[in-house]
Amino acid sequence: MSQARNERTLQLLHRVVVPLDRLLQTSDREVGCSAAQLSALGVIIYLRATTLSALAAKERISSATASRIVEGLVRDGLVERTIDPDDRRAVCLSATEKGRVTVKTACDRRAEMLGMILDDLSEDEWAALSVSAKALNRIFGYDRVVEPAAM
Amino acid sequence: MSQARNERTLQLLHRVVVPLDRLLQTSDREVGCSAAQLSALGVIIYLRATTLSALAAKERISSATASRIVEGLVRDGLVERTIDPDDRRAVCLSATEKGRVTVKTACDRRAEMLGMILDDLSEDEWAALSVSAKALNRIFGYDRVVEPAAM
DNA sequence: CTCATTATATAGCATTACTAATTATTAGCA
DNA sequence: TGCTAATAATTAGTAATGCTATATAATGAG
Repeated sequence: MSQARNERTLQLLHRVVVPLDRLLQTSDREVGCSAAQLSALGVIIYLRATTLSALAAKERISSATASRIVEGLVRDGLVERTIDPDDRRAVCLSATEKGRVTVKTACDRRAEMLGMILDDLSEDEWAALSVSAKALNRIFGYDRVVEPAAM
Repeated sequence: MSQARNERTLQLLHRVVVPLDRLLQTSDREVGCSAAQLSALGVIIYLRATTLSALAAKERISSATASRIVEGLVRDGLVERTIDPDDRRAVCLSATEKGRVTVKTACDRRAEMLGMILDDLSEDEWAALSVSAKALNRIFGYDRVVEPAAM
């Protein structure tokens, strides 16, 4: 019954993903951190991804790509990469203090940027966006996350 | 008053943009068209971007990047690029029939992919997502668009 | 007619995505 | 034990996309 409505919603939704992504990439660049790096850092911090495989799985990227993104994060001092003593094939990933600060800064900047773009939303639209954002966070496993503000 | 609620919504929203983008990139790859190409093609078709400058502006990318994306679209036979006789510096961009079919296919595949991921949304969440998607389309200028289904 | 502006294209750089191949380590099993 | 398969990560090679800076060509202003 509401199948057709949902179909239309999906068509409307997918169309705004790329513009949103580009907007956030611009924001991230100002913070000196790419969108991919920031996302990975977020997964390491909020989703407790401690190994490269876990990061790759949660980010839906290949382990090769994950490896290179982590390489950049380590180079920039945002992540520490140590060998797991229990399984010397694996690495232990953990965010540095600088990494945590960077994520916090980048998230705030992203929110600010989004806020500017979404300035003329109505009350109803904000309410709908709140429900939608929560649902999407649940879908992507971000529903059990410590908030950035509470870091 | 609802400032704090909006702030939290923004934090939740920005976090799902990258995962959504990656999901759609996977979908697009199956259709043989990158997300950037598909987005550009959509802007050419739906937002009537007829020049490179217009495309770059609407996509919020540099004209250099727009030029290269169009180069790929032309190479793949999805877009025709001709010189504007009235201003021989400018190009006229128009989608080919193949381009229109590709966009249609890719959009359907994207919607399908999104639909799978969003399978367990509640009725209320679908309703909220519908309102949100419409609002975001308006924000990004997609509110006066002929629907893909009506192409 | 000259000079600044505009529209695109090109070159060079970094990042990010992929697959395939490599290295190192661990685990299974005879 | 000792060989082999599986697993974790990295490296190499390719392609696309983003940028800035620069070049080329055409237009417009004076």
